[in-house]
Amino acid sequence: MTNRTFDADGVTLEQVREHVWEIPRTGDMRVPARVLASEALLEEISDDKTLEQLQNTTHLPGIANYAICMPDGHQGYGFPVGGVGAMDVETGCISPGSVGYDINCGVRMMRTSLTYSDLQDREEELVDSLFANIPSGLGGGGIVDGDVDTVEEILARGVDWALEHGHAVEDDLLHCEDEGMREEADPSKVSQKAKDRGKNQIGSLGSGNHFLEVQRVTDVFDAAVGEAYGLEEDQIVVLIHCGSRGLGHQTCNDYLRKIEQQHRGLLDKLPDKELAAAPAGSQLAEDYYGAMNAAINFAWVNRQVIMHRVRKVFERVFDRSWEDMEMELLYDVAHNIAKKEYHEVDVGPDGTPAVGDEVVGREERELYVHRKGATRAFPAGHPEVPKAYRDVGQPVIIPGSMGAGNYVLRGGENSMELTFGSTAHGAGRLMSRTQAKNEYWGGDVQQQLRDQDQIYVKAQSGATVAEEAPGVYKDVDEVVGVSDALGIGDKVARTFPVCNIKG
DNA sequence: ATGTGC
Repeated sequence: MTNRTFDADGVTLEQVREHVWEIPRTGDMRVPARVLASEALLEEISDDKTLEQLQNTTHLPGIANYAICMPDGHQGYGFPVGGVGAMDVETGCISPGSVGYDINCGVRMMRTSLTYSDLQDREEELVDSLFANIPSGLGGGGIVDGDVDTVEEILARGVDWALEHGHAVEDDLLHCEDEGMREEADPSKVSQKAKDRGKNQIGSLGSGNHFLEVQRVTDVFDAAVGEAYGLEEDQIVVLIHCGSRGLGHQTCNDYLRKIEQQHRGLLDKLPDKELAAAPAGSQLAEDYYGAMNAAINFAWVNRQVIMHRVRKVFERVFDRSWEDMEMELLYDVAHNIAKKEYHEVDVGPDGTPAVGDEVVGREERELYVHRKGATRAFPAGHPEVPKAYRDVGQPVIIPGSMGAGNYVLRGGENSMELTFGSTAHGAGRLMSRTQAKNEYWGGDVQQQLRDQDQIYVKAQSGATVAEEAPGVYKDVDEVVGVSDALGIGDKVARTFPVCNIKG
């Protein structure tokens, strides 16, 4: 039996098995590339430069096993959004473009004890109140009006800073990756310019695909895991999607420029200068890792401060205490990060990552796991899964479009073997922002969501609504179906929007 | 994503 193939523009993928497609090594590719997708999604993925970019990433030094594109993949800056690349910490590299401009863009979900009926006929009031109290849109203005010293502390301490300043409770830290603080953060490696941009953006959503959404749980697919996550049908939850704002953007930019200047030799060997990478062990690799971890802490504080403000908004609207409404953080996931983690990789005679004929065995290696538009999805039993969820696997939160709904998954049994413990991060764009604005008119999109689905959307800019219209996204059910079928992230629950605010 | 650019 011959395997099926898929011909895209300039590249042929071979099907390894259902939902697993491989671009074999040719030329200077260090490893093969894999796309995890149904044929329909692969068709969409092959529409833009995603596959070419994915192939390019296999040229990065020290990349292990294979470069991976998730079912929601689309083109990004150098490295595809929906991409995972794991590079050896001793012999590989770290690459800002493979983390993304929005360092620690991510999602958190907060539970409540409210049900959909508690909200009905209150939607307008709630969406207005959220919009009035949660800063959004481009530019400055956050919930906390900080100075550079505040930013320094946030960069070093993450959510611990929020706890000290009344924007968090102890329990919030226990339900966040790394308890909301990367120890390896080095605020001194974040530029003054980045800190200046961050100081008036503490607690702000930003623009683009960032949003805050009140949702109702429509389905619980796995009763036991649903119970462990505290989710049941008809329950109201709140989803917050945002990142590190101008601070992270500036940090990414700063290091891209430094790498271009200081590591020209490596850059000239790469097929795309947007993949600029600092060689493992170099001063710049260490500096970027310290700065990136600091920006990660900033983004966690950003989501934390927003979430805590949402509690206060609900208190005013429903005239009950947030504790009484059981507004507890379910989990916070980062989907634009690099992290040092240990994974089993194919190694050559010198013990470093290898492929093909050079492979002599499999060993645990420490890797910079780059997840850009990809979510960590560690399975049950993994020591890095917080205690509350260790028996069932870590929660994975997958936002769909504002008209389609969202998923909660749990890290699957096969994720460590197949994807360095990762799965998708969302529905994934189908078309560019420019194209979206030609196809849709914000006001019409808003009206339709309101009339057809009782979804209340409020935005700073109509253009943003057009850019984020449901039709510009892939089918989130299809994306999640692939994750579930591969056993990298299993379906637990589905939610549907009620109120949505955005930039 | 982004005080919407290389």
